[in-house]
Amino acid sequence: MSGIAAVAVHVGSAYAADILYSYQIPDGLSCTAGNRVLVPFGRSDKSTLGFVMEVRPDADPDQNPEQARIQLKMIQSVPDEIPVLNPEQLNLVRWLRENTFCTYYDALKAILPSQTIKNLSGRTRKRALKSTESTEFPESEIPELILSPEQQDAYNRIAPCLETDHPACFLLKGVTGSGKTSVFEKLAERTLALGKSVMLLLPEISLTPQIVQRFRNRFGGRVALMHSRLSDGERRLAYERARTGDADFIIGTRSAVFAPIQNLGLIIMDEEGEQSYKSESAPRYDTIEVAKYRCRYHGAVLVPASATPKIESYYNAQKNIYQLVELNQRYGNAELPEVEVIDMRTEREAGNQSIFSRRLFEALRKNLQQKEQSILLLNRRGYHTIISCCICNRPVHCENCSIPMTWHKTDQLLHCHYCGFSQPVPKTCPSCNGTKLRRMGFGTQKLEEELAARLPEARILRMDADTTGKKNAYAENFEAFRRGEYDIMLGTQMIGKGLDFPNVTLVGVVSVDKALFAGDFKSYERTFSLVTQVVGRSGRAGKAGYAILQTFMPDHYVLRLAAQQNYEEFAREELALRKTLLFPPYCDICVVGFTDPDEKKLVAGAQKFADCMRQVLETYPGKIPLRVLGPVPCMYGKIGGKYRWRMILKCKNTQIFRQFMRETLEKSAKIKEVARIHVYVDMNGSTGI
DNA sequence: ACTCCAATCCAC
DNA sequence: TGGATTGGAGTG
Repeated sequence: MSGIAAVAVHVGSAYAADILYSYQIPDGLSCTAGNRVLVPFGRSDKSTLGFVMEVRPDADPDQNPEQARIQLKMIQSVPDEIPVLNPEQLNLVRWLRENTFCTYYDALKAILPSQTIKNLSGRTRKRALKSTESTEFPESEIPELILSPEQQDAYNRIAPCLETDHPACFLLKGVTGSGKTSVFEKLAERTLALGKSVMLLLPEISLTPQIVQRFRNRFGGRVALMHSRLSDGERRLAYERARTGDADFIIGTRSAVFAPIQNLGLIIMDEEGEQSYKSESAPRYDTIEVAKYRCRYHGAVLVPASATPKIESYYNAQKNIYQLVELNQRYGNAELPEVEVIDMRTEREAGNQSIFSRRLFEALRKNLQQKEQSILLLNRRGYHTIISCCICNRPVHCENCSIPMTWHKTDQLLHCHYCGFSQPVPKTCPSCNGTKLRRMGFGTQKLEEELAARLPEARILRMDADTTGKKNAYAENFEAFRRGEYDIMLGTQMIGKGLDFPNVTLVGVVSVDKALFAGDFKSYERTFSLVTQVVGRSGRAGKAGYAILQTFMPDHYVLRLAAQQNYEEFAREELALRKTLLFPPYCDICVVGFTDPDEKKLVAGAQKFADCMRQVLETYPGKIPLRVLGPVPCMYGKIGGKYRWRMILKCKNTQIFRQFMRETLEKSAKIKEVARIHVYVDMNGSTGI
């Protein structure tokens, strides 16, 4: 016999069963850590695909008679000559499992292409991987990169670290329009010249075709794209190109951070504060944590970049955990736009009931006359935002989710923005049977209608989740706006990202007040970034920009500082607040979530889990600082027909805390009330809904 | 998750 | 009394 293999086998999401299973390696079979294996599993010995996580020598019967008595099952076969997981990937699997509280299989799913994970069917045909990607090289000469003095300084700070094998992290804080991308290009060029590979991560690929194109032009066939809209085949191809070194420059979204590239020298994360970098399903990883892990492994440089960095990142820079590199000048010395704050209470007092303040409307009209473009932000899609009862005041809710529904004019139906359910407007109030229902609030559809009525000659583009459903709709619409085919673009937060629009000289923030109270500790930060981002879209390429911020809370410091685009002051206020109330970066927040369609079962399970957690905690006397809230219903207590409860743990995300949490998960999974519901753990994710 | 097995339920 | 259904335990 030639050793024992510890194998990860797919056993669903049960924490109790997520262990490594020992199998005997038969003589003559070559099998090492990272190999896939077929093993007999369960009482029926069904042939099942597994992954060898480690190989141990045979148990010595003299040393360990106990273990020698157990008759291990035998590995049936090893389908691949070369292990599908390299040593770095094996470590990543273990790291993900420990740090995101997922199963071995959840971790493997994130790291490997889907074909490698699926059970082998009888006839696996090997097909040549073929690219459908355009491999066109630039027709014209690539111009040499010329950096501004400030950009060059930033480059000079970072570049020396590319030559060493020590990991380092530089937070690149650059105001909108400061030309961060040019610095990325130069750093990438240098890294490749040193024979190392590069990864550029973006929050959303379809919003940033310009950036992708720029890198494609410069680095041509060395680039591989990896993002969620690829087909399984395309993803597999990109994976293979990264693995073999055919592509040494990966551009992609969150999941691309796992690309199996060798000899990594540089990871750039653009717009590092974007929420899409945090996975909200298993494995619930934060991309920057995976990136840091990989940079430590490779001795590579990490460059998170943003105009409005995450508060946690800025704090790290203050503590010299990150090195701060700033770009404060806009390209061509353009000024940041002047922002005027309009108090909507004054408008209402003056008898103006419209969506638009007089000031914003006049500015829009003037801009239209001067043939310059405008952008309007309204953080709510649909027509009326809610329909509520005049008697009991309750809005009409989705029957699957506890979410007020939004009326859409296009199909005259109420829509739930969480599960997609739609229904006609009820004749009577579902709560109290009252017969008078009133329509309130406004969304992007109504904004578009009112704008069209009052400025009939304006060509209007509406951008929200309802108008950009198709695969390339984002890019096409943005491009059309950029070409000047529209005068005014209005939409939800997605308009804050995307392309540069050189002819935009007016940005109007119609309403973001509600976003300040979205219900979690990140609401202020998100609102600040959104307003700063969208306001920064105004005025580029030598044209002065102007922005108007409408609000019912003109004195609110978040809006005031966003209007001044004063990140430093905002960060100071926000850090002070978070210190007082104990929120990140002064602690970590670990959410334990519970879901089930049966509310009674759910509550019973959540309660048993909490009991179990308290018991386990007693076995760690004094070692785990912890504040526990709940279990309580989530803010939206029901989504998609499933009830939702949660516990919020303020903790320190240390090794001993993670050990405590996993022990709790494994112990509680053996309690039948807990086993019957779905339990998940999310470290430093969203706590809001 | 999935399978196996025992307990339970119900039509006849 | 058998055949179908359901709940719980175990997976090396």
